[in-house]
Amino acid sequence: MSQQRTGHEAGITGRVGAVTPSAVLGSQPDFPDLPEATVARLPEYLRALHHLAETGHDTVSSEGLALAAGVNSAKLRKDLSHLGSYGTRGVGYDIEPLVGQIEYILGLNKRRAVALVGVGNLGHALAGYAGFASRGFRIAALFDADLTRVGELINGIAVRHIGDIPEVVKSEAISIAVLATPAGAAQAVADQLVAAGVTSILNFAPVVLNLPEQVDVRKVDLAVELQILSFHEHRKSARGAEQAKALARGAELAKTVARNGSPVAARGEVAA
Amino acid sequence: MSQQRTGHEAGITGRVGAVTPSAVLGSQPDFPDLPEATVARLPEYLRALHHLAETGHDTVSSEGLALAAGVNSAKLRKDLSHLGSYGTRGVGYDIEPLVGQIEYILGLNKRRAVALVGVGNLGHALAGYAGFASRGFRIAALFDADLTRVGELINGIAVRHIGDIPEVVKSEAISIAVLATPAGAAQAVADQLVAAGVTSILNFAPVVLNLPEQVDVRKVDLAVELQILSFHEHRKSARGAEQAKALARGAELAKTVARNGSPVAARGEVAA
DNA sequence: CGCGATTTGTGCACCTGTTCACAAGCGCTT
DNA sequence: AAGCGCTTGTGAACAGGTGCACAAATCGCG
Repeated sequence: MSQQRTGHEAGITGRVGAVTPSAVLGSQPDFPDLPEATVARLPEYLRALHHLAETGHDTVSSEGLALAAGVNSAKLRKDLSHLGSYGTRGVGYDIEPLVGQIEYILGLNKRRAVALVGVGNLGHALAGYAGFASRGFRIAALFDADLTRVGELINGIAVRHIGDIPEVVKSEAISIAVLATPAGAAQAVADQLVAAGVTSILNFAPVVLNLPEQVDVRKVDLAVELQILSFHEHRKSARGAEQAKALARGAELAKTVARNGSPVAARGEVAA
Repeated sequence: MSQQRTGHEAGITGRVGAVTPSAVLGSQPDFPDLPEATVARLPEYLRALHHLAETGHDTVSSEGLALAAGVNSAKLRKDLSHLGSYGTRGVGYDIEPLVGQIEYILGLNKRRAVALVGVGNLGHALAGYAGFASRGFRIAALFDADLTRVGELINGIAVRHIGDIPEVVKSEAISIAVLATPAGAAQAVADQLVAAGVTSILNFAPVVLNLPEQVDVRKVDLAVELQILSFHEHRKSARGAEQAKALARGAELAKTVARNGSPVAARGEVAA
C-alpha cells in the first residue's frame, strides 16, 4: 500500500494498437505502440511535470519525477523511453520538451470538446469541475432528459434536451462524452451518443455498457472504489485480530482478544 | 475496446496480504489471499448479482454473470474459485449465497462509516451521491476548511470544521475517508485524517499523497480518465489517416474501401 | 583533456494475471 | 441405472508488466 493505486493500471490485454492494421505497415515514428499501462500513467507524469515547471524547475531526474508521480524510477524511465528519448544521461529530463511530447501523444495539443449527459447530482458537479478545463478539455454541451432542467445554465452553458444530441454532437464535432445519468438510462443514452458519432465514453453510471467494438469506454464507479477500500479494511482488521490471537496464543492475555472476536457471524443485511 | 476498462485492474504488486504477518501463520480458511485483480472485480460481480436477483433470477451461469459484469467467463470462474466454490456443475451459481460470500469478503456485512472532506463542487455532489448509501456505506461526517460552509446541512448532515476531525473520527469510529479538497490542501488534510485513525483514503485531489505504508490510498482523477480517452481518440484519428493513406497507396477502389476498412484491418481492432 | 560522479536506457529474470481447453461433476431424461 | 448435455473448476501455456542491475553516455571540475 501507500504505493498508490491509480485506478487503472494494465492487466487488460495487449499493447495499444498492436493488432491494428498499422502493425502491418510498421508503426509510425511519431506514434509508437505504447503499452496500455504506460498510457495510463502518462497523465500523471504530465501533471507532475506541470507542477515542477510551475515551481521553477526546468529539469528533473527520473528519480525526482518518479517520486512526484508516485511510481518507481525504473518504471518511469522505461515508460519515457517508449516515447523516444528526452533525457540526458548524467542530467535528467528537460521538462519543457517532455511536456510537449506527452501532450502530443495524449492528443492534448488541441483542446477537445466533450459532451456531458445527465446534470443530476454528480453531473452538475462534473460540469463545474475546473480540472477538465485546465487539463485540455472543454465542456461543449450539456444534456439531460428532464425537461424541467433544460435551459438551465451551468457554468455558462445551457442544458439541452437529449433529443438534441445528434445535432449538437455533429455541429460541435464532439467525439468524447461523459455519462452521468442514472443507471437505467445509461445504455440508451450511450447508444444515442454513439449513433451521433461519439467514439469515447467516460461512464459514471453503474452499468456495463454494451457498445460496438470501436468505441472506447472507461468506467468510473465511485462505490466500487470504496468497496475495494472496504475489502482492505476488512482484511486489516481480520489480520489484526489474527495477529492478536497469535500473540495471545503464545501468552496469557486472552482478555484483549475477547473484544474483537472474529466477525465470522452475520452476513446478508447491507445493500438495499 | 468495448472490453470495458474498469478503472483499476491489477498490475500493482502481489497478492493481497501475501506479505502480511499472517503469511507466516498460514492464511485463514475464511480469508483467502485474493489476487488484487480479483478484488477489484468483485464489486462489479456483486452489482451484477444484485441486479440479477432483482430481476427474478436465483441462479446464473458463469457465462451469464460474466456478460453482465463485462468480463469473460473463464476469468469470472477463476475469480470465484478463489472464494471457495459456490457453483454447481451443469447448473451455475446460486445467487444468494454468492452475494453473501462476496459481501462478506468485501467487508460489507457491516455498514461502514465514511468521512468526506471538502464539500466544494465535487465534494458536495459526492455527499449527496445515493450510490454510496445503497452500496454499503454511510457518510458519517462532512468536513471543510471554509468556516462559511461549516454548519451547512447537506443531505441532513452538518458540515463541520476540519479541526474537528480527530474528535469525530474517533467518536464515529471512521476508518475510511473520501478526500475532495483542492490539490493544495490534500496532503495536510490526509495527514490529519491518518493521525486521527483513518486507514483508507479515496483521493479525488490531483496530487500524489505521501502517507505511511499501512494506509491504503486509491486515487480517482477525473481529468486523467479523459486524457486516457483522448489518447485513444488521437490514436484512432492518426490510424485513420494512416489507413486512408495506405489504402490509397494500394488500390483503385479507394472509395468503397475507405468506408469499412479492410477485413484484415477489422480483425481484433485495437487493444482489448 | 581526462576522470569521476551522475543518471539514463535497457537486457533479463521474475511474477502476476489472462486465456485456453478439457476433465470432473451434476442433473435430467429415458 | 445408465447415458447425455451442460457447466464448473483448474492445469498449463501465454502475455504483459515490473524491477533489478549494469553498461553507456554526459557533465563538471580540476
